[in-house]
Amino acid sequence: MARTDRLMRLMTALRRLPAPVTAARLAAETGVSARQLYRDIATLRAGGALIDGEAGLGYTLTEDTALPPQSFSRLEIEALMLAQTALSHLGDDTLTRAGRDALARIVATLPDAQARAALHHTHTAWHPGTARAAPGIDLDLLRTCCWDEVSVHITYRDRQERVTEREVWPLGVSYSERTLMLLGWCRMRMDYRYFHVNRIESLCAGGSFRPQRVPLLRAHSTRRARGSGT
Amino acid sequence: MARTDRLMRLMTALRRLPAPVTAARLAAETGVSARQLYRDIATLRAGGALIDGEAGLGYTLTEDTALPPQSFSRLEIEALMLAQTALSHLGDDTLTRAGRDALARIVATLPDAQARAALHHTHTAWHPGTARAAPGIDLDLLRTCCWDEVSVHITYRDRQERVTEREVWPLGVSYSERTLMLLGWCRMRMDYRYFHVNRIESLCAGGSFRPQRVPLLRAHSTRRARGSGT
DNA sequence: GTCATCCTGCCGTAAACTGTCAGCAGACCC
DNA sequence: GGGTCTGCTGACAGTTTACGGCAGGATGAC
Repeated sequence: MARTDRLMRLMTALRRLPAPVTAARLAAETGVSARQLYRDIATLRAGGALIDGEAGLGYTLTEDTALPPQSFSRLEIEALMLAQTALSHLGDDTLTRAGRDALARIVATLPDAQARAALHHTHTAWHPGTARAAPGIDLDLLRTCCWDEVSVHITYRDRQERVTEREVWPLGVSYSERTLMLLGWCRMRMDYRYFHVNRIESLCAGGSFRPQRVPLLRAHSTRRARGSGT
Repeated sequence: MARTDRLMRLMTALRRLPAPVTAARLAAETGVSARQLYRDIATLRAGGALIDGEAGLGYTLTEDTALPPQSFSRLEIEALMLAQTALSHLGDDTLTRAGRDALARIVATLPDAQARAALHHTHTAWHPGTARAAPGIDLDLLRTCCWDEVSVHITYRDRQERVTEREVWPLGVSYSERTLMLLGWCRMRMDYRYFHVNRIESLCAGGSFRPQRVPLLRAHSTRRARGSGT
């Protein structure tokens, strides 16, 4: 596994050398051609490293997401968050507090961007219930859109069986009693809406949006006392 | 980079599955042939992983206890375990698997004794429900006894209001619908019993016991296919 | 505009990876 | 001891992947 080792050395070089570093320099450092270095950079980025590359300047490693001995994927964080929410409905205060502390410690070790996202997008509410019909759409895609702050275009059939097409800024998925609910800002109604996931007939990702544009989200989710966002 | 990802999943599987794990099982888990699995194991060993392979048994991963920068208390682990169990009842397989993997990674960083206990005593079953009356006994003490494999002496009032004193080897607490249940091996009845925690009038810790002495526990918890079990 | 740099696509070669087949050795049960 | 399950290794062939070289486009600083 010379490749893995080289990627490690590349990360080390990015940390060690003063930013920005040119690709040629990094290629010489890791003993590889420039073309391959671009591929290696792409590999690291795919693995979650936040490497900023600017034309005319070079590469800058902005976050250290490489290997905290415990690194969790976004999906894993989300799973733990939701699990904790479920736990909090148990009534065992001691366990609830313990779980909350443990989770806080996990979130604390995340790189900033990830941590912020985890805090922003934990609208995965929980309501006790049992079995539930499997949704017809790609739930992973929906979750990804929540994470990436990307709007979704949905075909929705409401309770009166009227079918509409909507653009929604998704904020989170709510696991309620017998159905999954999507909480989002509906651009058609210009208001917050809950959508029954089972009533979403089709789903596709749209462009990105800024959650700051959704007025109540920040106050609701992070409870910051600041006046201006971020 | 399918290979690196597969090696990661192999590590996760080694942490998650109860030791020892056969190569065939790991091969199925990582979606690879048995021969290749042996090669992957060799790769992990070359990378420093301490994987013990015994003929006729399977593989056992002994974690490097040198670096737990994330240390969790027993209570926190238990909370996360229970939370994960609750999560698994949601029906979202992707999230469930993610939570399971994250939890396996957390457990992996624990010192050996703690990790073993965590794996053995995760009988904290979950059944959906809502509010519940607070128990009259020290729930923390009960949980501690489960962790430490210490027997408990209880004064129990059964459904016919008969009061008995029992020695119980506690295996776990089950959070069921409206009451807490203690699953344990009752030395008086020489059998597994569920005890309503609300019906336990007093509780004190006794001596230690070996869970191996409880015949069905291992078969139940590890689900071995060997002849004598189940 | 010029330059430096990031970034991507294509192609041919070499290396690495993987599955199949075969065999040996140790642990456990009867 | 025999039978069975399992870890472990070697050899071979097919496939995939990594890699370097080249060309070209895009972006920002000067």
